[in-house]
Amino acid sequence: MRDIDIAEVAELSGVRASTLRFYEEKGLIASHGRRGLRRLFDPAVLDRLALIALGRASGFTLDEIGRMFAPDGRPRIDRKMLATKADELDRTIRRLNAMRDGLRHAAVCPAPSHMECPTFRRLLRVAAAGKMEAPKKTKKSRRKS
Amino acid sequence: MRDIDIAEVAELSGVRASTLRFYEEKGLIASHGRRGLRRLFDPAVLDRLALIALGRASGFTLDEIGRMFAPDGRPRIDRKMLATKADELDRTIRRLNAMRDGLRHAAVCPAPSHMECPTFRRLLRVAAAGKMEAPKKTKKSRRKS
DNA sequence: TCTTGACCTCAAGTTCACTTGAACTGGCAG
DNA sequence: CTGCCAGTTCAAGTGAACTTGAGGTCAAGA
Repeated sequence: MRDIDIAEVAELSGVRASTLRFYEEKGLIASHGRRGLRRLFDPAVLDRLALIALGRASGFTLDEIGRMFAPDGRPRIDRKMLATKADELDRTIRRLNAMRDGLRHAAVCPAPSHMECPTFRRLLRVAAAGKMEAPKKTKKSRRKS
Repeated sequence: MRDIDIAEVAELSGVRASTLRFYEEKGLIASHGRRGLRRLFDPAVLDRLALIALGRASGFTLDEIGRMFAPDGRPRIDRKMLATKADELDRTIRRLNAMRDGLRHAAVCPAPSHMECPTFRRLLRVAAAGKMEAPKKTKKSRRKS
């Protein structure tokens, strides 16, 4: 079993065929030939997809991820970039921690209205001051048509 | 100084005028009249904007935030929803923590290639398995034309 | 009074990461 | 041989949250 077709890649990776085609178009992955019309991929594409998932999960855009692969296809990951992104994640995490605590408090706060709760108002100030970025909504269960 | 105009709101809140108009169109805020063409806002709009910033920072969409205001305009925040969102944030935070640790490791990993580093490969598996959502890119410094 | 500049409206454009639709192709089961 | 069906292409659509552009208006300063 040298090459696997797009359906198998989709199955094994959990990435939709349409997404795989999209990634190929973007140059993030490459198919290795065809059986009829069907793309054939080297099983190593699975590592590649994992790498892409990692990049995405870490906040890189697809374009940035694309730039992380040398022209020859081998990942050429800049360690400094990783450290930078790790620091960025760290700040994000701190921010979200504050948010979570605030929400948690607001959820049980006995003040008649949130606007009358000092903790809530403090949270508000943090949110307003931070010019913070919303974490993208987690879209669960995007399978089936 | 009863009402403030859109420029002042923008200045005080850090939210662009175009965004304020957009929010008004969406029903998230309301202007209270006009001086000529210029919208006038009640200073309370600043609290409202802080509330919106908080919601966004916590991962709510603008539509969801809109639904948090009763028709009369007073915030009617569902405490259960807050708790749910807090839990969601918690999961996100855990995920990002793992990512950050992984990146941090990859940044200093002595393996000749990341693909040969067991820790990196483990991180890859986590990322691939998680079907995780990328945290939106933090766009810094979007001011000036 | 006239000019200016900030604001106005409305429609369309932007970015990101995909998904969907229409029309078509071709390997394989029957 | 014939259909089926899962694949293919290409263009266009989606959704979230805004931003931008064109063309218009008006309060205030010179």
